[in-house]
Amino acid sequence: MLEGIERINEVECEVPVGYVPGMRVSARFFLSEDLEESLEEGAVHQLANVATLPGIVRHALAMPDIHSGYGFPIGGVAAFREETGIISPGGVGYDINCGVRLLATPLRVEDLTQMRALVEELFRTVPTGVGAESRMRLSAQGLEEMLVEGVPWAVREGYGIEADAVHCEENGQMQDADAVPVSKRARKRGMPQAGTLGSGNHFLEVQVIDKVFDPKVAAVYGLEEGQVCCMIHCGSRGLGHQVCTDHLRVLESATRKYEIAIPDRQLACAPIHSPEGEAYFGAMAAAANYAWVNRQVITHEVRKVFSRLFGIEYEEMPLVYDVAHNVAKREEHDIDGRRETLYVHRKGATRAFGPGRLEVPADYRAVGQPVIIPGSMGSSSYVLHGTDTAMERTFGSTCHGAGRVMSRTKAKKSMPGKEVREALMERGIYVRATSDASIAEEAPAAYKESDKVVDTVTRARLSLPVVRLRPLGVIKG
DNA sequence: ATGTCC
Repeated sequence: MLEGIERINEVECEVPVGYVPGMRVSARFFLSEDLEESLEEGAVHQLANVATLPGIVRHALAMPDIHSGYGFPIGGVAAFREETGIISPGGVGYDINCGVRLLATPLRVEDLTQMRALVEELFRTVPTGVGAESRMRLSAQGLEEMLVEGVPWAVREGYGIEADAVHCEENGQMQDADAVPVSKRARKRGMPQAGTLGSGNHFLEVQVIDKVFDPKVAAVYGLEEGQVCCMIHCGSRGLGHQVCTDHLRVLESATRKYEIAIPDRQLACAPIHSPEGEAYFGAMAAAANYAWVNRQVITHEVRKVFSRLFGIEYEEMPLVYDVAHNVAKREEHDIDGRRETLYVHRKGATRAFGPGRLEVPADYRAVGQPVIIPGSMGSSSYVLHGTDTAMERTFGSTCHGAGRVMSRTKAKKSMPGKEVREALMERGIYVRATSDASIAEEAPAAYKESDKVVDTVTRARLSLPVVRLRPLGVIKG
């Protein structure tokens, strides 16, 4: 383990107060010993920096997929008291409400006899890649409504069914969303992009459930071995990026105005109920709604493709659940026996609320919320369920995915995309991307093994495995 | 992640 950091147990480490000057609390991260070699000192330093921020509760936390990000580490979780705390774009990330959803199908793996045709049809239907534009015609008024209302708006407009909204975190509708602080430029970028996949690690995958860890919970989620599912991983595209850029600039001066001492200018922040803090929070919530609608519109198109190719009904592809990876939320948590309102930043981390919480949809409430962990290209994804331990230890949070260990540039240099694509083909995985270069950037070797990340959160009981999904066909930007 | 530099 890095110097100055103490291993508490086989899955958890502590960064003591004093590791960097000004820490108000210690930092803790979850990491098994076999992942230690992938730990970046810079990411730990960033985590310790987060512990210096005003109003932070308990610890600055990180999940086993921790790596360096803008200001806060990716894989980080930090909760702040409403009265004394701050809100920070660095704690959310540029891709506001990057997230992932899982659609069930009534198909069995043996029904997929023409994988190539299915993937090509999905690739033709879902706009993919940097700058991809939607066929959807959205008015300025429509965008405004979407930003405020989220998934229920999309359902009203015919892009889904009512059950879809219920199976999204926050019902696909952040209550604090405010379109006013979403700039004209952000809206202009967002207007043509609703219902587009984007690029990088974003994907649309056809998968099969190849392992069931917990049959009882799997049945509650409507999942069983051999079942074909569809996973969608994307975010708020140019609109969320622009919201982050716009408000970072405002919050950089707000940090000085409110005399908040920060060890890194990338931790720009403002008091939660300052005008600047509320403007960012409202705009961030609106961008989160945009991302949920983005995944909803893609879902609509995917259902239509499956209907055409397999003759199944729209309602036969229920949304299992939709989770956010990059968002800050107002939540109630029990702190030292008292119910407190906290602003929980999750950046590359997933909410993992346990059994009984009212935020978990009624049909899943007894077993906790589904946690969807996408694998890197060609590797398995997982569904886990939230736990009481997560509520007690991590403000109801767990990991978000595999975590990059090689830069895009390095990945492109070390392996040709064509070879990566052919190697996946030999393993029975058909990949369709805008270019072979984008396949190289996302090669399995560029990522931490998601199995080990899931193993750490399982041993720490921050979430527990329900099913594993193996990719069959992949669409990438 | 991102009209991968307004």
